[in-house]
Amino acid sequence: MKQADAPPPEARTGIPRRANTRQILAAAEHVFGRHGFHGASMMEIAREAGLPKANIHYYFGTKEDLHRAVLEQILAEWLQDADTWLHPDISARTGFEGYIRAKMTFSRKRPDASRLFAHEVLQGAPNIYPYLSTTLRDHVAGLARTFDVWKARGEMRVDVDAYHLMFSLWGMTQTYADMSTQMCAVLSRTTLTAQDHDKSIETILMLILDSCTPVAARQTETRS
Amino acid sequence: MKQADAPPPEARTGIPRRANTRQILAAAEHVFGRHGFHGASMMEIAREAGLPKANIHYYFGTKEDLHRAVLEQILAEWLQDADTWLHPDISARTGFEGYIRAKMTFSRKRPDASRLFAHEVLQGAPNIYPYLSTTLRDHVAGLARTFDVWKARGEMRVDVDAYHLMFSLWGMTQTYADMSTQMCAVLSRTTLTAQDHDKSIETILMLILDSCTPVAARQTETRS
DNA sequence: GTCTATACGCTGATAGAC
DNA sequence: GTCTATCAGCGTATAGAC
Repeated sequence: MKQADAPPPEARTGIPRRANTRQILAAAEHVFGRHGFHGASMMEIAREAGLPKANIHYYFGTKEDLHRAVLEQILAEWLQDADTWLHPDISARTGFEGYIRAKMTFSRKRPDASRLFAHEVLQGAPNIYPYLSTTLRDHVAGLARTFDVWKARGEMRVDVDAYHLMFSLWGMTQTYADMSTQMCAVLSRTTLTAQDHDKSIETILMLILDSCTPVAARQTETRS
Repeated sequence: MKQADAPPPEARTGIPRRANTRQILAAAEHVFGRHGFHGASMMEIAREAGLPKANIHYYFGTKEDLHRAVLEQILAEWLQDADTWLHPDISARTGFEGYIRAKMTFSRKRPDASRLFAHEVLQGAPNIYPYLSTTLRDHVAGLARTFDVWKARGEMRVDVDAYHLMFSLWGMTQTYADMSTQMCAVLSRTTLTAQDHDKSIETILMLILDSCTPVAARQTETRS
């Protein structure tokens, strides 16, 4: 249902539309991510998309409409990582590790998406609060049930609050996209290296697995 | 050197200045924190400070100057928490616990300050990058030395990277100010309760202490 | 020192030619 | 469908009266 790219003749109505909207969405994610909603200008988005400014308004009505469109696209792929890994069918250790690696990969590959979301929530989520209080809310409730299964199986500590654990996981992983400028300054780098990313994943895995996983399930790495 | 408040007659030059500048800085922290630099308007700051718009420009030249002033004030108190608690004179467990509680208290009491900082770093820290790459950089290097002492004393796991541990600590604690809107939506609250904050501190303490602290130092709470 | 009135630039949005 | 030219409103900053 979603064939993309390849700019054919405009024989059939609305075919080049797809290519243009994708370019606009990509440019918008980049510009909104870097400057936030108010700091971004439609002209800069148009320039980056290689289109005249008026076309943006033709495809997506207002600036707010475009912003919402980008956000919804991001949030859709956002939840998939959790559904894949935080699932009762796999073990707690494997699940946590897979989820953390997926979130860290997302932070590295698409930092602008993470920053765009951060900007939105920082301002009180004016555009996506309804989504957060319904879809995301139910989603996290589902994750809590997964944790209950893991706890019942003895794969996870029983006295861990599901919601606050998720908040900490989000905070730790997304900070590597949102606050990367600060990290570069502290580490005296112009950009985070592959080694930095490996170390960051290693650290977060240690924090989560060594505290949320019962002692019985981990013996190999207590080298201190 | 820093006597404040009390609006006396303008017999001596520049006395009411103090009261006004403090009001302006407080209003600016609030407005910048809620809307970010570009989203904030000088008119709103003036209204909240109870002063005409032109006075703001009289005291602090441009909008950027005011923004920088607020940021520097925040960053000054920012580092004190770490200096107090992450210090070789006290034990690792007490130090981590004190630091986490201090950061979480700051996130609860002055969320606008945390959000203002987040907005700035999200945009690439255009105003405070020099500060981050000098003062903050050296500061974190000092914390790493504290951790080395704790490791040598056997109070902390030796295979924990100091920098990434700090990044995770910042991410977990500041997310409770920056992303509080998202948490309220997920938890179905209009505002985070005292119980929520207690649980958040408890969760973070567990994550840090149970993974960074050697097994010998903790026996009482392994109830799973 | 304080405040009102205003100038100027920037940006979102649209009308209308092609 | 596509793009150029233009409008209208907002927001920073300042000039100048008090």
